[in-house]
Amino acid sequence: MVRKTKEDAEITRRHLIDAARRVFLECGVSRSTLEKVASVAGVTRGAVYWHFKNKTELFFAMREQAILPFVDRVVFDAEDEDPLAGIEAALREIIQILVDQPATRETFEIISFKCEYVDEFAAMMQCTAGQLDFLRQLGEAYARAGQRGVLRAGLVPEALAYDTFLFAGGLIKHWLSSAPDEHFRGGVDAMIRTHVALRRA
Amino acid sequence: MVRKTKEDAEITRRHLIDAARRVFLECGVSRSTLEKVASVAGVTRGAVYWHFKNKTELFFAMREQAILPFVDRVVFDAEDEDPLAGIEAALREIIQILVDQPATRETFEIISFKCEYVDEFAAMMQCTAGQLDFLRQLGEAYARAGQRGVLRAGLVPEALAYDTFLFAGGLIKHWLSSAPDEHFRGGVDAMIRTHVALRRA
DNA sequence: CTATTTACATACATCCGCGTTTGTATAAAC
DNA sequence: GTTTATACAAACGCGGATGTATGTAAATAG
Repeated sequence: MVRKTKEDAEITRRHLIDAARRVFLECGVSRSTLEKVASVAGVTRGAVYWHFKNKTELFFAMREQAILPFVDRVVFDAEDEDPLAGIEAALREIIQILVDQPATRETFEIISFKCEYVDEFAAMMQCTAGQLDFLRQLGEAYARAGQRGVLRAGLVPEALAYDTFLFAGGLIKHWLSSAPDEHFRGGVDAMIRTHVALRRA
Repeated sequence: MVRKTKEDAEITRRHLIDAARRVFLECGVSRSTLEKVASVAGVTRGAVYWHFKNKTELFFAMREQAILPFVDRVVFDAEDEDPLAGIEAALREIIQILVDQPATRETFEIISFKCEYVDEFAAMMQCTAGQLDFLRQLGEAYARAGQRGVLRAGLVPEALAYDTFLFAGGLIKHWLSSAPDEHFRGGVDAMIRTHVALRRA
């Protein structure tokens, strides 16, 4: 019994991506072998090469799935009467995604720490469209905050946006690299509050 | 003529570390072969294995050299009458080190983007003693700023320190990944000023 | 019901990088 | 002036990962 139905094949494909995530996380992308991925998925390398051209394509297939939750869940409401609260909520939501979506969290950990940005992966170093969009939305939210008068005087929305952007990136990175029971994770909420409070009038 | 004098050997060792940095930066640590490193250094793999146990040891030898400039140049003056200005200066100094010490900059780029944190490299994920020290010094500087009354009211030094710590990390990372002529690099000074200004009374 | 395609498993050939070993000319020790 | 240790170069053997080629049983198309 080798040949499977179309749905079975799709399941195999997902199993392969799941297995790849596990192996990448443990061994790093470079040291991960397609043999390991296949065996974790309960198949052979033949299945891998059937569904994907090579390890690179498998990696990007895995990566794509992790981006979706963010565009869905991290949104800014332009009608919000307190844009700063919206920013604060967005920051908390980012961390929350990492909390309740282990696959996304693991993929981010791989992208952040278990992958070398050379050759085929070099392009990943630049900000993604999603990141740039997040940066832009931060700027717009800060601009609205300024108009509504909840912002401290004399602050440039763009500079604030970048500051928060870097803060968010650092937050994610340190949250990922910290142990679940570590002191850092408990303090995240307070850090987010402090960060936003600094901007309030 | 094979056997060299002790000084010659030391020169070879440095050449190897320089070559390793170049190759690591171009190929990533995993894809870097000791053959490439050796040939760039103008020697053979024999020389590499004479001076270093393996690629890992060569990597850490390279890494160690990049940490020194920071402990030397990023200092906080406890007697400073404006600790916030001291923090601002420290942040600027960090970027300045990257500007005028290409080797340090390249090593940081390798550590940030061209290296997978698994197995022997997994320990690197945690904050180094130097980083923790930087974090601590930030906290103390903010505490002094509070005592001198230059800090905004109601701010906790520790939270501020962490915010600045994440900011600095993000700043370095984005500075490294940005092109020399990119808009981002020109805006760094303003971003540092904004970041610190947010905390001023 | 037959033909063909699918979804893999299996087998094969190749190359690459690593660690080790051996060789060797010279510097340093005595 | 020997002897020994040094600082490499050159050669060896090895496993491991990759990509491809082939085999094959079942699903699907006609």
